[in-house]
Amino acid sequence: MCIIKIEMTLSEENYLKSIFHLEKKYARGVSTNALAEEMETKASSVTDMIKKLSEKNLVNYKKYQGVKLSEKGNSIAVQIIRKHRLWEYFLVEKLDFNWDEVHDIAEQLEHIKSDELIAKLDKFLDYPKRDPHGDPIPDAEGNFANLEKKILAEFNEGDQGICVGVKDSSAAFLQYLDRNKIKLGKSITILEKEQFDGSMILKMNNKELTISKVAANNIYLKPISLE
Amino acid sequence: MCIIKIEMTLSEENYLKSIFHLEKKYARGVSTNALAEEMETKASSVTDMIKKLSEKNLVNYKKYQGVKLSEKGNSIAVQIIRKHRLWEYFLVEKLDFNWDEVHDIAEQLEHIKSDELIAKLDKFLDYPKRDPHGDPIPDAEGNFANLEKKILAEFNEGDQGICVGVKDSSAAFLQYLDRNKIKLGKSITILEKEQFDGSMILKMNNKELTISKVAANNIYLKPISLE
DNA sequence: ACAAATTTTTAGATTTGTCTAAAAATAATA
DNA sequence: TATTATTTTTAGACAAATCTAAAAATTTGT
Repeated sequence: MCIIKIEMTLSEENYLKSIFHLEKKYARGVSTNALAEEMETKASSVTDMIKKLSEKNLVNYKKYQGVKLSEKGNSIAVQIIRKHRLWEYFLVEKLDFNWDEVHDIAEQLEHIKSDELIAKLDKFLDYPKRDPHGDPIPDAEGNFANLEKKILAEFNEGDQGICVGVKDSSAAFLQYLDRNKIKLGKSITILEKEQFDGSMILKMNNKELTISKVAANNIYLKPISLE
Repeated sequence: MCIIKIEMTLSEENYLKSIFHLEKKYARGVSTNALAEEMETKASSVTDMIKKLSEKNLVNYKKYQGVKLSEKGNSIAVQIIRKHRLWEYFLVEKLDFNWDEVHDIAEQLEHIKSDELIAKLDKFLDYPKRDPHGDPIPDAEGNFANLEKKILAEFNEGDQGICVGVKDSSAAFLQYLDRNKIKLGKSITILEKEQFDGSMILKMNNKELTISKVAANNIYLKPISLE
């Protein structure tokens, strides 16, 4: 357990967060170019920053081999993600923002430094487990609740589930979901699955709704066993 | 009315805010040294920054003559103060912080950039008029409500008033007030005023309480006319 | 009003995070 | 495997915000 507080600049925090997210895709090390693209900067800048993070022992780095977060770096990244998602929840549930509007503001709020603030915010919000896009909010110790979810496109005809999250959090997709009245918590039954293009006919709110494979690939459901 | 958004760095915003506060004390121009002390930096750094702000037309500056905020600079400073005080109110009223704990966190939150956020926060808090220290919160147009208040030390025996604010917002003083149960909204009657040292005997909560002149010089009351 | 003290500004250096351009290492391909 | 293409790193430069030390302007005191 790490009690020592490390001084982190805004830029360092953003790098750790990006590495955290990219590690899911590149488990054996995040490449300089991938990071540069994610951070919208140049590869040379990434190399510089990685060296700095490496000297602070926040990442493991060998030249030309990509980076991985160290244990310390991982736990800092998780705390930033915790802050981001708690603030998103606050913005939607308390301030009445739409779920497609909160990302940029949370991106700023996640860098506010105060453990007490986050502890009290968490309590005020009554310890939410998921952010407005269905992503899990890690607890103060950095543990993610293990929330069962499966991509809608992988369900079969007759299956049923509850909408618990989205994979794509872009404003365009979230607004598409709004227009089609798809919200977290909604119960969905798969009526038909078109083999030709992967589109699906769903039952939701006692109405039928057709969605494309692209959309179905970006919605998470928690399966309901029908017995 | 200024609609154009100006890109402001964190440092620039802090300078504008400090100049705003010092202008009350130095109405004919804030000196480089005074600003350096307030900002905890060196005079030479202040000169550099003032030049930058001057080029952006946020302050009026002539060499060796001190600075004043321009209209534009003033309105930006007021918006930062609005944000600071709204966040302080949020921290105390919603997150349950004490009034001596909120300054540093609000100092960070005041720099979050989003007009929509502040509008929604203001609404969520139900448009508060004063922050937890009794200081007025300017509205979205930058207008301060004209709230009547007088320093407690200037009251006379027999006068009565309601505690509406403090001049010194240091944690030490605020905790002293907490220990003596002095809170905003409390009704206070001046029983005796000691000529020798300026200390006062007050009636509050139907109890008597003696406070020093130093303390009385840092408490604001709204006078109640007794008819 | 003139010398001394103070304040303010300039000049040059430093740190952080970024950039471009070129060199070095690695990966891909014929 | 030799050559080409790609990726990554180095080297050197730049802007922002700060600093120290020294010069310039202003204010003060007699």
